[in-house]
Amino acid sequence: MIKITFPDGSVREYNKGVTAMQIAENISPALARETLAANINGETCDLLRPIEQNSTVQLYKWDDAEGKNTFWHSSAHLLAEALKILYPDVKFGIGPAIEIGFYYDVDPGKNVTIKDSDLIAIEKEMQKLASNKSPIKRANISKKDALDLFGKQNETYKTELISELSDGTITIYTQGDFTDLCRGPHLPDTSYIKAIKLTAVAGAYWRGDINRPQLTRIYGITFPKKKLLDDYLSLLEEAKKRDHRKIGKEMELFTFSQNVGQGLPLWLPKGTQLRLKLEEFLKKIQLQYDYQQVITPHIGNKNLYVTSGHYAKYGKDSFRPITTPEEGEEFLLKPMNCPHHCEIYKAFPRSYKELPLRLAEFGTVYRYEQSGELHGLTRVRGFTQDDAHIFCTQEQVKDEFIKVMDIINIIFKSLNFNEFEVQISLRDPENKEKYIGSEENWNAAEKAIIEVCEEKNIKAKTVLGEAAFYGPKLDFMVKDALGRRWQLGTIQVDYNLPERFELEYVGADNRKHRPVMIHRAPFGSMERFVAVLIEHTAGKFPLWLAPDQAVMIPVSEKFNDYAYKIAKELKQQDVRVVIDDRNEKIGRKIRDNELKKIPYLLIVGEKEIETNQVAVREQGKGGDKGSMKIADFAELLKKEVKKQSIS
RNA sequence: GCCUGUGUAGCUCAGAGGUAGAGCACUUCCUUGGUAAGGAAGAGGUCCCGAGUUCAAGUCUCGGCACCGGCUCCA
Repeated sequence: MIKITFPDGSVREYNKGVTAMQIAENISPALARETLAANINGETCDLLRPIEQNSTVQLYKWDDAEGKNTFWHSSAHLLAEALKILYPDVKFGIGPAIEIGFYYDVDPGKNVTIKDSDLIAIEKEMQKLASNKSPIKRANISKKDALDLFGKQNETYKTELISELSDGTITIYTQGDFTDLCRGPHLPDTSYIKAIKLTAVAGAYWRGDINRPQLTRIYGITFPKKKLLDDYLSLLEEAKKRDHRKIGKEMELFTFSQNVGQGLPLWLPKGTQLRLKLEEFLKKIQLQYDYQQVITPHIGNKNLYVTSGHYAKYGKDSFRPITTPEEGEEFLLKPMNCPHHCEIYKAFPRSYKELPLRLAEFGTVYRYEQSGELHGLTRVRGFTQDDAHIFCTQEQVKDEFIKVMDIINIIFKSLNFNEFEVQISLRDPENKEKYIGSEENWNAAEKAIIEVCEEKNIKAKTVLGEAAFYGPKLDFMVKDALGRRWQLGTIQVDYNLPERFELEYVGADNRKHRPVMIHRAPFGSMERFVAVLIEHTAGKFPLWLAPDQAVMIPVSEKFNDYAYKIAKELKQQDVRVVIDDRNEKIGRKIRDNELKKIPYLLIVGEKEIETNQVAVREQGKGGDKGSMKIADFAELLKKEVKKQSIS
């Protein structure tokens, strides 16, 4: 007999060799039906793995991440099994579970392509195979046998993977006639998979390497119940309605034009209104934190970027230099603001008494992003960073860093961005040649960031290889409607550009010292921030940001004049109001999504004219605030705005 | 840049080698006082661009551009 300890601390005895499946059955048949995988002594395992000694066991169901992960991993195998039947020459890459669903990378064979339209047939085959209830069996196998097995099937991608594994650690899983190299764990059999949806095909480079063959990646998602799939699909539909590209068009916030160029957004009046409000908001905060605004030109001499190192790093893949009538003279559209700000620093001899020197600019920059990377407002070729560079002494770094984090906190809080992730982006230790600057500088910078995060008790994920080429970063990531992560705020500690630009200050010791530079952008870029803001609010902006704060509806034509008179008064009181005077179509325009996103609805009719008032409703909240004087309404808005925008 | 897919009215989309379609929106008229009301009439198109095949191309072929979903990239 062996002792099995459960997460709640209870202990039960079982025969040696018992499986997690049997344990679940022993507890309750209902539990056994729902259990998908198990944690045995800290390792996630198949339910059918025999347990030979005293162990701690936790059972995973659909609601556990590990349960879903196992479920989707087995689904990827099911997809592979189906592909093998439908495309006999198929070769397999890898097929993992992902955050939502799974994919499999495959090489469908010479002159064969798998298209969107083929997915339904593959789904059907998967359905059929799932209902076969094939057991999914695990086996240990020697490296030699594994190479033989997959070599015989000409699975060149698999043999490449195997050759990198060490002997004795290799396991394979078999279901029906299909065997795959895999660490597991997996479901006991295929019948658990009840609802299947293949969502997309895409190209993906083998092992993420652009120089290697491009495989076909098939994405899918599966569920243990049909209803869960339906729920998921309707959730997706809802998410699509929040797409900032769709709302941006509906609300007339921004647009693109082929004539202007790919990835170059045109801000429409209402979008500009919104953006300017955000900029004012940040400027106000920055004023409190002793920032100084500066303005620099949109181009800079090529030499500026040779000095900064940007030219060597990105010159080839940028917008081409601008030439002038002067022989050999070249300018670049500015891809970042730091070099310009370095030159401002250098304009005068600096004393330690001036530090920290905080230079801020809403700086518009241009980067030639690959065409396939462009995405609405989140990834564009011309955008405005809410940039600032802080020049300070080594001793001030931590303090300044914390102050920047405070600013980001204020912003995220004011806008209800509660679900963000913090990421420490460091060098890739394998590829140090990708970065400029000395080992000591990098170590100092990385240490500073890590220490601040520890001190401020911030749960940050450390990611290697995500640093900027001149320094490590602390990035604030937020998800969009479809769960894609976007970097918004960023703070970067930089010891390198000050060196390249030979920045100096005179210390209290009357000697020259090198300042440290902190790059920071709390919004990241106005474009991306507005995009994510749109998706978070679904276009229902807080009152202080809303391009239109109130829509006024005269109930019939004879009240139009009154409405316009009142609107004029309201505008004088800084209330952004639009009039919908198509009286006879009253209920019609109100239905428009665009109008529904305006926070307040004002109605004027006979009663209001008599009393010189407006009837006020709060949209979406069903709140009828009754009639009030115009001045009172303006006052109410002002109070609300103040409440919402803190600072 | 690479791999699917898409491009038709302001919007959402159907259609298809021989006269260009629907719903919503828009204009006019009738009906209608308060968070998606009904009726009648009307206006609105370079079917993304270019070339080719054809008696005939919006439809087929090729090339380009843009957009979508991914990959790679992201100072």
